[in-house]
Amino acid sequence: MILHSAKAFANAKPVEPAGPAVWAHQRQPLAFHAAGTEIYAQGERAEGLYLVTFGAVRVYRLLSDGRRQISAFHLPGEVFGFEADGTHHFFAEAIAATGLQAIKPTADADFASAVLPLAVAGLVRAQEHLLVLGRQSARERVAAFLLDMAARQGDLDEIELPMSRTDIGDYLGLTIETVSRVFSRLKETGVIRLPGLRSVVLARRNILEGMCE
Amino acid sequence: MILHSAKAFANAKPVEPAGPAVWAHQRQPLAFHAAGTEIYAQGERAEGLYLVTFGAVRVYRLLSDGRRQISAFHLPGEVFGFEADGTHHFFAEAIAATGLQAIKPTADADFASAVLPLAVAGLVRAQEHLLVLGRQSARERVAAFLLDMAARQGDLDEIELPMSRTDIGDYLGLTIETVSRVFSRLKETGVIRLPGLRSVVLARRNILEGMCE
DNA sequence: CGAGATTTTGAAAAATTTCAACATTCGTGG
DNA sequence: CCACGAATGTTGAAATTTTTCAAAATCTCG
Repeated sequence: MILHSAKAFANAKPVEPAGPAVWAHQRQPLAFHAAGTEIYAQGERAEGLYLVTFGAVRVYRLLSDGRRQISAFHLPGEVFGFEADGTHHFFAEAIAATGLQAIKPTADADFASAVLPLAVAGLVRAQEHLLVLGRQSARERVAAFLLDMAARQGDLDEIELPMSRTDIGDYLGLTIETVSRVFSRLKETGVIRLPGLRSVVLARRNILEGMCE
Repeated sequence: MILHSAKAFANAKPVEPAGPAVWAHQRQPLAFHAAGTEIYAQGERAEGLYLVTFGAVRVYRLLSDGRRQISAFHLPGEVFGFEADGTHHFFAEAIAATGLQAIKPTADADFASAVLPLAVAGLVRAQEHLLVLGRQSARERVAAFLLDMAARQGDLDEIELPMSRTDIGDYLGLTIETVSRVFSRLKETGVIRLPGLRSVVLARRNILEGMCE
């Protein structure tokens, strides 16, 4: 597994972020994180931002009894690590073998101009996810999740889920069993197909879309 | 009612934002919004940011069948209105008679430096609220809400809720009935007192705190 | 192939919502 | 200033959704 991951790392082509090219001079060397390893922990001093070049990241928070809420997944091309007070308020872990480029903040006002749109996009995304968690049923949550993942993977009808059912549950505010049942029901009704555990075909995308208006 | 509101407006002392004084030259005249009136709507062109000087604001999203999720309340001193793509993704309304100062964005990099911390703080707040909606029980949600409102009102033990039970429900992802029942139970058990419908005394704050670790 | 981990499925339990009725509060106008 | 009516809030009981607990099935990887 380590071998496999290292190979993926060697072959990776760094992804360019969507934003302006102002990043270039702030890039650090590519860092590799094996699946399941911590990128930062809540309470740690924040060092800056991270650009995902390959793999996937989960950002989450814990309650003292172990309940976990994943606030976001980050896929290649996305930037995460925004934190207030210079302190991390969340945990971040690699879900799969993951490549990250650290982006050091500078006092530079250009830096703020470059990252503000990213921070705002993250804010809008988080607030939209509040609607899912606060007001949608289990089925609607899963539908919204699948469509979101598809949109972030080029809007193809076949998508790969880098995360486990447990991760999906902790992102959608559901138990793993409920997630599994919804997947099964969607499969039974022909809305999706499941060629593999982590592979989903959106066979009838319009029905999924109708589920989360 | 209009008269009363206008009076409040005339007497209001604009609140200074927590951030740097870079705002000063970007301030617009104070705008008044009567209770229940729209500040902006989803889909509208975003004009800039708003500083609340008095009153309170709710920012929310709707599903097509009318379900509503309030993603944030904004109290005096707070700034809201961050939007991606130059378009509003949410609705904003005055909850009570409210004073707002518009803050026009400038291409100015100083502007980005000034608002980035505010956007990041909003992002952290939204992601923390995801934990509440995704993983906490009704009682825990209400406890977290009361403590948050207290923290934002100077951490006194008596707080004023500018919003209705319906708004609280739509913020916490609960029905109004569930919110009401939790309030009643907290009152019965002596954790809070309710001198008025919109006034809450946190009689045993440590118990509330214990509810949302 | 086989052991451990992950996922699926079922049935009972728990939490929240829904529906309905009643109580209280607020603002207006007499 | 009080009374009335509408809006808001509270309470109860049944219905629904999701969770919990338990067990079986499937997948992964060495």
